Amino acid sequence: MAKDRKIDVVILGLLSHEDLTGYDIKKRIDGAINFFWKGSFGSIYPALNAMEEAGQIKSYKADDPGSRGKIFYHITQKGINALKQWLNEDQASNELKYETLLKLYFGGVEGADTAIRNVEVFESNIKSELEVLKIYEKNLRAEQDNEDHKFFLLTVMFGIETYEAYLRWCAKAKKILMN
Amino acid sequence: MAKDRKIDVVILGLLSHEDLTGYDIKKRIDGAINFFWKGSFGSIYPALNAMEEAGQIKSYKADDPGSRGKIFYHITQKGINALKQWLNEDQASNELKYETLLKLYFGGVEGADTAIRNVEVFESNIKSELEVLKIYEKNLRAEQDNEDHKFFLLTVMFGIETYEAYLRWCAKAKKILMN
DNA sequence: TCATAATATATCAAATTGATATATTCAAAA
DNA sequence: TTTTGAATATATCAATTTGATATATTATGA
Repeated sequence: MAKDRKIDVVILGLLSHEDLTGYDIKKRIDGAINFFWKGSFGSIYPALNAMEEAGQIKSYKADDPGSRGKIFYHITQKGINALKQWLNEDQASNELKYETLLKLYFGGVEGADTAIRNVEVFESNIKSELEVLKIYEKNLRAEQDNEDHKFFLLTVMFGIETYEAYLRWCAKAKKILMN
Repeated sequence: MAKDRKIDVVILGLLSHEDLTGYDIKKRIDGAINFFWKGSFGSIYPALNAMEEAGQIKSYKADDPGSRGKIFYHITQKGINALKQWLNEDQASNELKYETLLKLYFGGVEGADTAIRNVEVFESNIKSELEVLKIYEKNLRAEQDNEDHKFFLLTVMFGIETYEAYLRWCAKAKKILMN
């Protein structure tokens, strides 16, 4: 068997703050949590059906006119319990796949120039993503009122700390590759 | 369609250094590249068959007695070309899933104590993995003779740089969570 | 001799991705 | 006013990957 559906806890976590549609959930995932987690419609919609079947969430149709078949989901007590249980488990997987490092590891096949190019591509992407994270950070430090503000800020701080480490490494790597 | 089989380039990269069996490939993946890439038998064996079909690798049976049905794979020119082409493409995916950050992001549901516990679990795991990386680094700095030594060292340096950033963040996070 | 760990290949259900299909609503340009 | 394109919204599919399990052989050590 494959591992448990991890998308479930993402959905439960988001629904613990507000009722959302599947499309809303996708947008939330693509927003502030995008740099440490991803999710696709192909996993979200089937999970929503399975979780409603399991009684962790409850669907309802939007009744305001002109909202087509919009389906909102609300978390149940059972869902809240499942979310809390997961939060209290020590196990956490943290699966990382850096294609950039894979290219560097096998860099000997092509040589230093190609490797430098790959480091530069990575560096350029990280620089622009770091700017986005710094804007998030600024906004979070401004609105201290939000109850969950502290938790959101911590994840953004994680991103900034690691992205800055990436950039330091890029500089070192280029230096070594240029001899 | 799902994205291209990424396991292919891992296999090609490893076979560009030496002929290996599927089992050997799994051991290599579980070794020095484990902290930035993973792979399972369930993806390796089917990929080996598909790649031989595509002419990128060539299998042969070990003929020494007592080696059971051991099947070695050798990279072909076609395989080397595919590997080089991939190395020269700017696109690189770097997919990260930090369950630890997910728990922290939704930490408001349980509160600071649980969040601190989750940070501590992460911190403890990273500390022991960092020690392993430092041993790798020490070994790599000793054997300067290996042609690919520089490329291997760069990936390990990446690991050390980021893991140390993780630990700095853990300290900050615990401080913030304790108020 | 016997047990068990390591080696070795293979397959499967479940989870996930990335793409595609379909349809509606909204905003802006023609 | 119409139309065109972007955003919204749900759903499904093939391909990839994981993690587990099945099966069998060889090596090691008690």
